[in-house]
Amino acid sequence: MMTQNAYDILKERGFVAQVTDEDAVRAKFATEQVTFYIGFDSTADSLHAGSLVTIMAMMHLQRAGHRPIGLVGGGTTMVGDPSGKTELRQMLSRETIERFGQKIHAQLNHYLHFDEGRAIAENNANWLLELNYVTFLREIGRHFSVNRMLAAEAYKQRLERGLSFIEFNYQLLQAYDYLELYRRYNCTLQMGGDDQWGNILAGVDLIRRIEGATVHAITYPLLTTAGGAKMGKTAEGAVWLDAQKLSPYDFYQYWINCDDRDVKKLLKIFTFLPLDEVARLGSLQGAELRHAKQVLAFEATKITHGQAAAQEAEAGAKAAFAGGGNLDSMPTTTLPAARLAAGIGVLEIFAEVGLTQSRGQARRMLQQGGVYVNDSRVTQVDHTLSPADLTPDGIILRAGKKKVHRLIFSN
RNA sequence: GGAGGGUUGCCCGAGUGGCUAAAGGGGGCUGACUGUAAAUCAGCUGGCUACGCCUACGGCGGUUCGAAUCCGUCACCCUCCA
Repeated sequence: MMTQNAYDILKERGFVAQVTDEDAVRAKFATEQVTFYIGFDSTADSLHAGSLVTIMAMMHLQRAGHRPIGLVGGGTTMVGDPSGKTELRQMLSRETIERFGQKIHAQLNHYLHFDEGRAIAENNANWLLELNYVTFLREIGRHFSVNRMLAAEAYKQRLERGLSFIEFNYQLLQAYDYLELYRRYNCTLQMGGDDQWGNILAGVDLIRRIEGATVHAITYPLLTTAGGAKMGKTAEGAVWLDAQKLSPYDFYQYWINCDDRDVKKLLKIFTFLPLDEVARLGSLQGAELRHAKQVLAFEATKITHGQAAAQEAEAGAKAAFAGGGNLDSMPTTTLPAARLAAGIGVLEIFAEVGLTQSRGQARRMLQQGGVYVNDSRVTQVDHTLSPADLTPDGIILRAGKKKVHRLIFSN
């Protein structure tokens, strides 16, 4: 079987926004094992769906035999990247950054094989935190043109609203990272989101000036939904990859609720399905597309949370929306039977299990007709659940059309 | 260091002594229509032991019967000057 060039895999699947030199990159992948790096900010204790694009790209390249470096930004996060941002990010303490970094490395371990030197975990705190300022300025800083930096699109907003010197230095640090990884591991490719293009190129230039070597860069497009919102964000917050922060059930729901117009793009990027299969699924029309979304949600959940969790999330979704399926997979709360005997206020229980954020919200929703118990609409604010509501499957609560929760009762 | 401007609800943004839980927009939620989609239309969008109470307009303190609105002070941000 012919092995496809790794670059073409990325390109076909929609991972490439910009690249330094397409032919050179393709040739490199064809002739050698390429060591490449992607940096992750340590700004939270989990990665989210946005970082998943990057991770998928890394997985593709590792499968093709190349060597990824998962670089955690323990040093750069101390500074904060202003690229494409409107405001200074909140400063995090060194301890917090350190803790986040460990979590992120642990998460990457989920997706990449670090055994037998097939991947490298690094943290730029290892070299950035001990830098000597004046030495750094003389050796690295002199290669940077402030004129050119100021002209960069990434800073445009910040030049209008204010940009502090600390953030202005970010690009130098990221460029230095690339140099350092080039020296330590012969890393010759950096990938990142398209907003990182300027920072990445700064590194490419730096290596050319100092080492006289040509290294490369690929950026992936910043995904937005067809509706124009950033991918990986919901009103409730980020779509976390950590099951503790976002359950596999909700993770699955995120994907299945995507816009019709995005299905094909998402299948290419967030699953490993062969492209002809993607094409087939993506060409489905109307309600048929739901099948494609099920595949998308299942595959994406499988990659992040594993086969078992994906099956469970799918079964739960079927139970909640299609009838049948497995009720045990629905979000469930167990309560003592005595409480049911005493009567449970419907507003109270909705808020308690998290279907609504407060009783006030539950009340509003009920008044608007969005509160259901066992699939029948509740219209009385003072309605209480009693043993009469108990079915063999417990009691099914539903808030609006999409959120369900099951109550079961013990002795 | 000097002068001026600013900090309002999830976000943007009105409001400059009581009628303000705070206009308008965005976002979100619910309902109708549907396919757990989009678009459209309608309603809702601080909390609670709910015809009342509590919390809220950067922090703290003050003036006043009464303040998001006035005064003082602290913090942060922006603009111009150095």
